[in-house]
Amino acid sequence: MKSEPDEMSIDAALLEPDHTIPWVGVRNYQARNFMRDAMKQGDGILFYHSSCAEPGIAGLAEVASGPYPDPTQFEPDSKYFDPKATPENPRWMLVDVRVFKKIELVPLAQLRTHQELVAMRLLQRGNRLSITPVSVDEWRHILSLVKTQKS
DNA sequence: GCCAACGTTGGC
DNA sequence: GCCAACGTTGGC
Repeated sequence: MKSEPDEMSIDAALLEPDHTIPWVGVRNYQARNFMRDAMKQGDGILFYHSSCAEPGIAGLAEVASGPYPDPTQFEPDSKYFDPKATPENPRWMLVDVRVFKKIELVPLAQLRTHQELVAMRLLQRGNRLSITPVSVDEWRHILSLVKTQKS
């Protein structure tokens, strides 16, 4: 899951109660559908910093709730306000994300050097989706990179 | 700031 | 339903 650190960084998330944040602001149907339909409580998440000096994976997290309506869609003063959404007919759903580990940044440039990750959706040419699936093999490979870095 | 790539909008 | 125009994302 991508987050712009100016909006919500791994450090900011760790300051929240229970290290948990509602993943507000997604306004793309594919990304919404992943949260609404595919992600289950307890699923692992790679917390990715995007649109910043050094993009990359900054932490490990997990899905900490089932899907529920993004409250910001109903808030007229929010930049995420959606006039077509109503509490009776919400358009945008989200999940809570609980960060359980900050890691030494695994930079995007490094991810791109790994043959094991060439098929990773995040790394595909032209990918702009802020939420993309990670295969079990990709997950394991990335976790092994984290360990290597820490030693 | 540039720009490739993709998503959304809206006229027809 | 098509598709041109426009807006957004996000690495560089």
